[in-house]
This record gives sequence, C-alpha cells and structure tokens, in this order.
Amino acid sequence: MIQKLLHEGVEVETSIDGYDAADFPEISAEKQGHRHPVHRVVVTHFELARMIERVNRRFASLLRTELTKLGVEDVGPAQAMVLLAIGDVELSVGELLDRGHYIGSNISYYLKQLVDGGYIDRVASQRDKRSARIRLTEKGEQLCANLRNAGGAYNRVLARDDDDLRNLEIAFQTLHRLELVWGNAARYGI
Amino acid sequence: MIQKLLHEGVEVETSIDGYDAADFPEISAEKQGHRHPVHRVVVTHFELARMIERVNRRFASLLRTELTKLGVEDVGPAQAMVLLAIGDVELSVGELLDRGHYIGSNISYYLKQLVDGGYIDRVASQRDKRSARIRLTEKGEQLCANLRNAGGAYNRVLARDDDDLRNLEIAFQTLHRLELVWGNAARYGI
DNA sequence: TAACTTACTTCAAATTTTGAAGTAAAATTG
DNA sequence: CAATTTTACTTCAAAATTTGAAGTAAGTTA
Repeated sequence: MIQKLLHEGVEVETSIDGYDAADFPEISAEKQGHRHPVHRVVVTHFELARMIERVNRRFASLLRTELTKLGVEDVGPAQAMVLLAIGDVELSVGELLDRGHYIGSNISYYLKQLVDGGYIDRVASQRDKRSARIRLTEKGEQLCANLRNAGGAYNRVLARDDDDLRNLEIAFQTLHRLELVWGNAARYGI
Repeated sequence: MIQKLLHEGVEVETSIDGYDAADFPEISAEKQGHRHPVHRVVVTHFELARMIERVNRRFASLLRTELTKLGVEDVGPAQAMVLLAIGDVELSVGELLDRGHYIGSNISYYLKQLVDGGYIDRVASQRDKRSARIRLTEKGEQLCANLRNAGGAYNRVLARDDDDLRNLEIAFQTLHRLELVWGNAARYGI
C-alpha cells in the first residue's frame, strides 16, 4: 500500500495513518475550505481527474437547469459552453477549436445548430474564404448575458474574500497546467 | 464593461487595464505556474467552468489513448472512470453514484457492461437484498493498476516540488468547493 | 499549373447521458 | 400483519454529445 502511494501520488509532510485519507481525499478537504491546506493529503493525478469530471457534470447540469428556466429549448449545455467560449469577440472556427480543445467536426455540428437557432453569425472571411468568421448575434449575446447574470450569484458565494480569490486563481492556473501537460502528452506522448 | 466585471467576477488588487485579462485569463496564467499569483486577474465562475470542461476533455482523451495502448477494447474512458471510482473498496451502487454524481441509470448501464466484460463483480447484499455490492475483479484491478502505472509519469511531472503539491491540493479543495456549491444549487436553488 | 496543405463541413456511427417506467425488497403505517 | 410507501436499483428507448473518415473548396508551394 505504501509503495503504491509513493509511486502514484506524492505526500505532503510525514504521514500518520494518512493512507486512507489518500483513498478518500474528499473527506480530508473539510470545512476549513478557505485556508490553505496544512496537513498531509495526497492528491494524485486520478483523484484530480475524478474531481474534475464530477465538477464538470455538476456544472453542466446547472447550466441545463438555467437554460430551462430561461425557456431556451434549442440550446443544450454543450452548445451554451460554445457560446460562452465565443464571448464578445469575433473569431474563426479554428480559434474556437483551440479555445475548447474540441474536435473539428464537433464544433461544426454545434455551430450549425447555433446558426440555425439564430445565436451565431457565420461569415466567410474576406481575406481567406476558407476561414469562417464567427460571432454572437444579438440573441446569442442576450443568452450569454442572462447566463452570466444567473452565474453572478455563484461568484458571490464562491469568492467571498481575498483568500477565496487566491484559491480560485491557483485552481485556475493549476488546471491550466494540467491542460498543458495532458494536452502535450496527447500529442507527443508522456 | 467595468460594471459587468464587478457583477460577475471579482477583482484582485487594483486593476490597470486588467479588463482584457479577465476576458482571456488563459493569457494571464503564464509560465510562473509554480508560484502563487501576484497580480490582478479575475477568475469567474464561467472561466473556471470552461477550463474544467477543457481539462476534462483532455483527460478523457488521454485515458482513451492509454486504454488503446493497453489493448483494452471493451472499456471506454467513461467506464474506466467508474473503475477508478470504485478503487479497491467494495461498495453499493448508491455509494458509487455519490462518488461520481452520476445518474442512476447511467451507472447501471456502465456496470452492466463492466460486469459483462469481467471487470466487476456484482453481488446482492446479504442484509439488504435490494442493494448490490460492487467490487473490482482481478481483471478490473489489473486494468486500474495499469492505468495508475501509466499515470505515474504525470504525477511526477505535475508534482515536482512542495509548491506544486500545495497548488494541486488547493486546486483539489477549490474544486471540491465548486462541487458542493454547484451541487447544492442544483438541489435547492442558488 | 499540378500537387499539397489548410480550414472547414458532412455524414454515419459510436459513446455517453438522460428520463420514464419498471421490479423487488425494505420500512412504515394504520 | 396486511397495505402502502419508500428505497435501491434496473431496463429501455430516446436524446445529446463525441468521434472519425471522407469530403470540398480555397490558399500555398514547387
């Protein structure tokens, strides 16, 4: 068991019967929430990945609820994420692809639906007619605004004080690191 | 624009043309990676959600690759996550459900495939015959072990020093917080 | 100008997720 | 203790999402 731990994860401080905590880190991340961690917990690769999966699921389901509340029937959470990814800039499909690490055909598919729904404008670029320029329509912007508005409450709950903010930012940057490492790994191996 | 920011996100320190950074926080999270953030960046709800979605996608794709390398044809990344969620304990379907915030029928579906594939043992509990007890078979454990083994390399890259570890842990706990907030919101509203 | 590359799109299939409707075993209640 | 309700799952059918192979058309390069 110890060997397994040493291999897969990395320990912070000397461990006192800390193995089980490693198996269920959910338990270790108790109320103290806001403060920096001050104890031995092992966060492995997979624990993080599982956490990310769960959080992602929760958020998607929240988005779905929000969309339903808004009475939007023709946009699912995945498409909403595309709209949010576009934001208030005009970009090409390729850029959008990078923004979400989507697969090309996937974005094409969503864009079609969103264009049909009137949420997005797609125009061929002047300089390069292969490249499509994408941007939100009034309707698309409105939907995003509504979603952002609904999301405001969460921001207020999640970012109460400076400590929260710091942690959110660290989380963001750490995830970005995962994104890079896992992304490069996918391309070039390890 | 400022109003929008103040409403949706929260700012760290006084902002100097920091608005754009809020729109593209990817850019702000530069190389410094290991150190704590020391600058004004706004991390909103949605930015984090988008990041989580991207990272999740990357990880799934990595898992798929790994499974292919291992020659495992009958287990997709989603099922692999279920196996990893089970780990080395025996639990009920309900517990497993909680572990991943799955929907019941979803897990049932995966379990069926995994039982058929010989990765999981499902036995009705003695004390409560409605409840199924789940655990990995030899084969299932072997697959998890192989995956964990392959994952070791990432842990070593991601957790080089104490700083990395701290950040990983903060990320984990922050995500856990998101999990709770978003989860409660789904149940009870805001 | 022929061959190649890029930037997308289409389509068909696989995978994953959802929701409604079971079933059978507890637990509760009158 | 029989009747009802609740719990713990499963099944099924449909929807949503994702994937991959095969286009197409516009640039680029040789």
